[in-house]
Amino acid sequence: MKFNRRTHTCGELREENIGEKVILNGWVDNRRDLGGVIFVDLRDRYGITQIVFEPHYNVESHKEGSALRSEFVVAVEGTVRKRPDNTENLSIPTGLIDVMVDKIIILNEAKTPPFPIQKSENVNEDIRLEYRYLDLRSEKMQKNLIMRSKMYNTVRNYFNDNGFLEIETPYLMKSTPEGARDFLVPSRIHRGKFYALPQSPQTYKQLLMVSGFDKYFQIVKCFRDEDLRADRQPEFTQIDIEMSFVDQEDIFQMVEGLMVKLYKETKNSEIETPIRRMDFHEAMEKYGSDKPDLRFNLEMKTLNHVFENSEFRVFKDAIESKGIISGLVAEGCGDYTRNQLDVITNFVKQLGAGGLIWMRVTEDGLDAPVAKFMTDDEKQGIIDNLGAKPGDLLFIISGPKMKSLSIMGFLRLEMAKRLNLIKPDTKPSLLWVTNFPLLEWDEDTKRFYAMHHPFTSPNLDEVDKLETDPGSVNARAYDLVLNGNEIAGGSIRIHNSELQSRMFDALGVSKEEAETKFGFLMNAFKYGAPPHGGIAFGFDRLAMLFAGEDSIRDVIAFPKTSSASSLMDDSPSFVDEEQLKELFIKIR
RNA sequence: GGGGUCAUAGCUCAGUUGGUUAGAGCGCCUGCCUGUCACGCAGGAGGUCGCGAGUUCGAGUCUCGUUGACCCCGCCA
Repeated sequence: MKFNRRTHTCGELREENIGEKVILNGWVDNRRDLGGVIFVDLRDRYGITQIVFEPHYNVESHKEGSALRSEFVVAVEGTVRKRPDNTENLSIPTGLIDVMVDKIIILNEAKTPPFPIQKSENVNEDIRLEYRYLDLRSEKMQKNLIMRSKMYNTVRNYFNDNGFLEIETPYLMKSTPEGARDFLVPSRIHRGKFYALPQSPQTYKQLLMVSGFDKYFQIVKCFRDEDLRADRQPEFTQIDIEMSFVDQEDIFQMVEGLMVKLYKETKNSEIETPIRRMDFHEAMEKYGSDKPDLRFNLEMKTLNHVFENSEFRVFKDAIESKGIISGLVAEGCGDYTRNQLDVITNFVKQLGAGGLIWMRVTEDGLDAPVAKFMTDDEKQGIIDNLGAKPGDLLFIISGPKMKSLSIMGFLRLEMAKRLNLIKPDTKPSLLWVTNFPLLEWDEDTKRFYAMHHPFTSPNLDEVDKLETDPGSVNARAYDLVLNGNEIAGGSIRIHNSELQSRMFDALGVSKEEAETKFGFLMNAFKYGAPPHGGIAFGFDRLAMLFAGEDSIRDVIAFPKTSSASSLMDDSPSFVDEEQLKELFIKIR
């Protein structure tokens, strides 16, 4: 087949090209056959150009034009002509011209697509995923992936300009016990042994610091075998960053510079720096989340001091067990019906709350089922502390501190939705959350786990409590939050093998286990490890937010479904017995 | 592991209290049509109502199970 290489793309031709002979290659987006004249929208990723088949202009091509169907791939030779008066299409950039077809070659025919390409976003996602290669032809997906590509470019340029090195790290590595479930890869050469795919290149980038590559970054795939969400895939992309001889401030400054550049180059908008910061503990108390959405206020208030001497059982228990009593005002919601309140109560109960106390604020005080258990002072205390006024609705949740705050945080988001507090034109809200707890107690296994990861440095003035009161130690760890989404997280690391040992002790990891699992890192730290720290971005989430999408699947070319399968190539799949045999694996 | 929403034509959906032959728009096919850009007009084809049981004289509709998609909780250092 003769191949006529294009002289222009389908988004390129303008009035100044009028009179030129051109060749276009592309897909038939739409065909409008008026009998005497045929219009075809020819599409490629650059745009759409209208090509015209007219018998007076060329009988032969007009005949061939009527055979065209949606998604045929063609090469068109023709002449650019100004569109006749009043037939311009101002909604597309090429809308002032036509290409009059001299010759058309069908490079490939196409079956009728299972769904219309142009409107694929209205099609059920399972069909889009089954025919992903068609879905990706849609304007939306092309736009998203083009934007994503631009973002890679911005990131690489930024770090390059700042003297960083991009260094690849292994995808086949050692399985580590902490953190997410590993994807395992069986070894053929080493019978019974397994590699793991990296949850992140964490240990490698720290070793690169030991090696003296003081500014490292990588755009890298990571793998976690955990359940999926709209913003979580089993394989995802990080912008991984690590720096030596730095403190938290240096990391913040470097990352803020990146965010400024990303906003400028992908959204053509400015953001304010320095980015606001908030202590983890404040974030939990005021917003019930370690990734608060600050596009709206709706602040929670701790009411423990109001009920110091309360006889109300629920509050008394909360205070005695060092729990929390947290309140929230839903402005103007005093007219919520009993039924609406039941729905909300059910909402918090499903999140694990023991119950929800609600109160209507009236001119006379508080109207609520539990009002009889409270003194007048307490009632006034609630109103004063929450700043409530008649017509408002109040919620109170009490119980174990972190759990109750977190549930109230979900209720805060729910009420924001109900009250429509996030307007489409709301400015993006960036926030550093700092000073995370170093450790997290797990009731099931009765031990501490690292909240970030086991290489995170404790605050230096709190190191002494590592043995006496480990739960109270905070970390030099930080997250970057955008509109209530965690988009990056990092920490200053431990660079001293002695402190690392104490950390493993606090985690209840034995000397032997630490040696087996992380010996290589601990050893490396004995040979002159510089102080270092870093951060990693969830690149897919960032792209999702920049694209204004609700799911990272819309910024990933070939994503998995929420049950971690690929509908297009039907993975995962069974493999031949021979393959298993070679790997010494037997399915139980 | 748990909770929720959904599944009817190629696509998006409607389908009453369980009742005759399951509909619409778009798409597709055929014909007509020289300025359309959601072209228009006329005609036509197209259905295992996700799958499997059950209740019933009768099930797209009710019950149970199951599969799949999506959202959330747990989980995600």
